[in-house]
Amino acid sequence: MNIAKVIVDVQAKEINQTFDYLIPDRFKDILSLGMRVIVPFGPRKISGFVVGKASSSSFSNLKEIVDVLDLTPVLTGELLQLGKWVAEDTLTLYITAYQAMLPQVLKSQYKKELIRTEGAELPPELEHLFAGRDIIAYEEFEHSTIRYSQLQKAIQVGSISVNYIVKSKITKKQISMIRPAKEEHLLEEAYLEMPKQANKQRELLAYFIQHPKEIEQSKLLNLLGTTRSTLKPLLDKGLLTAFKSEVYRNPYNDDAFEKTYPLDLTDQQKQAIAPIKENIAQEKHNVVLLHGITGSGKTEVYLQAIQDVIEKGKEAILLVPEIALTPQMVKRFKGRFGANVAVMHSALSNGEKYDEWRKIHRKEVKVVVGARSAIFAPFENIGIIIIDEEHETTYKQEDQPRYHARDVAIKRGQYYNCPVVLGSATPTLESFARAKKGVYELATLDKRTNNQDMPEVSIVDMREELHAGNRTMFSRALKEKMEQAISRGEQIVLLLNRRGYSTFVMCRDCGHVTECPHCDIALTYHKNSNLLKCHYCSYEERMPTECPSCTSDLIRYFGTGTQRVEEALTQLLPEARVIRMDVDTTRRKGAHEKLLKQFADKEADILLGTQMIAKGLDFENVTLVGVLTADSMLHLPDFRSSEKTFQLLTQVSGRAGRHELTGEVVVQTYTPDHYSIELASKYDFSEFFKQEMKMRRTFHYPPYFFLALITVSHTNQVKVVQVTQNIVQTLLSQVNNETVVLGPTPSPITRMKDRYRYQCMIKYRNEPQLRLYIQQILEQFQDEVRKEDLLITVDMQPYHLM
DNA sequence: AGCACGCCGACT
DNA sequence: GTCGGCGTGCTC
Repeated sequence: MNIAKVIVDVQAKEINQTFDYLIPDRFKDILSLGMRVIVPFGPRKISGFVVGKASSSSFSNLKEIVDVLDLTPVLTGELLQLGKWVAEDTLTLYITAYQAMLPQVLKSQYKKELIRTEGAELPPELEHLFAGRDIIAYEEFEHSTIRYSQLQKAIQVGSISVNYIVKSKITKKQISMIRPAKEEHLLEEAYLEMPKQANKQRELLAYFIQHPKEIEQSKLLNLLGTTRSTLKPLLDKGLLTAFKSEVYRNPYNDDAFEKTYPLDLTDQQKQAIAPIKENIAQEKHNVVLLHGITGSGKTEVYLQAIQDVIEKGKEAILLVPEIALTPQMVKRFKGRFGANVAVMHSALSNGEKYDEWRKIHRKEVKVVVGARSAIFAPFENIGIIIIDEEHETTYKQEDQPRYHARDVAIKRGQYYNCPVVLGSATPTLESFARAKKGVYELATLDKRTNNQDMPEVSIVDMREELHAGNRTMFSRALKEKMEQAISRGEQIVLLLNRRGYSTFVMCRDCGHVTECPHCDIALTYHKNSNLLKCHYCSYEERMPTECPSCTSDLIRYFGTGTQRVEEALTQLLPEARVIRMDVDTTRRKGAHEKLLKQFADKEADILLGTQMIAKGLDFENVTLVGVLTADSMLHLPDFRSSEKTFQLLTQVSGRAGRHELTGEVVVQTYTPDHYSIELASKYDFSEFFKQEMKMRRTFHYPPYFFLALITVSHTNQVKVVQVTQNIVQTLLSQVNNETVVLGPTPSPITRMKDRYRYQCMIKYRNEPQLRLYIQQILEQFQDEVRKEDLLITVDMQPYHLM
């Protein structure tokens, strides 16, 4: 077994295969599958993953592995297998799938350097560039004005050579530590001999006489209220020593979490947890759909199931939509399982993510709570995988590899013979349909743990408001209820469902709308900078003072951004204190938590925000929830828009009246009769399921049909249409007659960054060879992809049809 | 993808 | 001659 099969770090279709390399003797004992290596590849050196070993190769004159980057494999055997499956299932490159399973910092970076041969004569320009050094970065040459042929010649005659290096950007955080350098009695001696005026130094010494242990420098200085200048002389005298110690960055201070203990389960919760516990006990894979209304205590079920798994010595993965949104969830998990929990989410720095990953890799934790990518946690003895808020679209990755965490979870669950729990108050139609068919097991929680009813929802028809002369964005009913709530000292959550609407600029005289010159989309007005920005490319321009088309000065911005709602709100209820939560106010790290804490501490009456406030928040004093524009999503070109509207309304309604106080919800809409709005107001999931399934069946959408979306883009519109047409034709000739192939259809945003985008949609039920057909199509256009900058992307089971 | 090599037209 | 642009083919 002296040959390694390596997936190399080259993102190209032609390279999407293993390459064989000799394992030199010095690595023979240490090299195992799943390690990263550096290998020569053509003239350069690149990194790769060892995915197999063999004792012979069909290639003669193999090259040797140059270096091994890991002491222990970063990918387990199971993860290697899983990555291969992910790549094939989502039609991505193997290397892309493997890299997606690891923290960013383990991705290699490449550099070139130029080395001058000792004693070699260089032409004056190059001599000047080297300026006496033996090695320079290649970029230095690139940034100079020296011609490439000059360098080429020098390389040819051998006076300069090129070195290709692979850099790993691992950064381990180091902190300064201080410890006593002498025995206690010597310290005491020094203490007595200390000059009179050296009070601070004496204090420091006294500390170490009492605590003869190492301590973090920053902690020490903080404790004694002094600075490095006091420490310095003691170090110089050799009484203390400083040294560096590697630490994990701990984004959550474990001590800060109040310990929580298992709560008594309600009868319903006991019933719901029973099948999960049984699967755990019998080490059986099964998918359990936990359909529990908001406030029904799903989290406690998760916690106790995980407790079971830990007691069996196994590990647990809990996925949450985006953990930064639910600090309350982290708090609960850290409170229950303490330092046994690793937390992974996008708000962590790369270094922090790496540290959390290493805790899992080194088996220092048993539980990981994280966003989508945490599904790849390198555990080797998984006992349960839980996906909370199963319906959330963030579980589908929107760039390559376009995997769905739910599918990966089930794959891993099968491997480890452990249950996968999907929890939601509003399951996806896909999951609920499977549960009804008996593919998944269904557990239901339809009572809230506090025995409160779900809050009353009233629907307000905004058309009638308009007819009654109310032109504001707040209906009379909502205004009145807000005033009442504030006068009672209760709090309000206002949801602005902004997707679909944004603040665009329109001329009132001629109707001209300012659009992005590179994309087919209206520019969005940003008030604080007075700029018009495109949300799809980086284009921006100043807000015009007159219409570019008819020079009228009646140019106004339309739509309802959170900023405008906030302004209108302060006009309507000047005494109300408002916290606004949107992308702008939460961009800074920790801003999210801070705003929520302010609200929890009752420093504001109203929390105004976009989608991000609909999920997982739990404030005892909130009794009124207002949805300003419930139907703004309904008109998007997306077959899931009704489902998403239903989910959002249900989720946000669940924010009210979670504790002692009863809550109520006001939903403002222009389409009060739409079934998703009407049924959400009655919390009638099963009727919604029935109606929506009917739609899906009629229009051949999931869960009745699977989808695949092929998007073609190029700067030349004719070319895009031609290629898409060609793809449609090719597929039509191959698929069976039940399969629907649509296209060429312009994408909802037909032009983006000056590229036209057309798509082909495939709706199929049973098409085992479909991935193969698409692979062949991709190969067929490979030349044009490379040479003419044609772009073809494939999304199996797409969530966004953009 | 990224690189080398080689061909060819253009220019000091 | 020499420079640089581009097309081609290879990577264990």
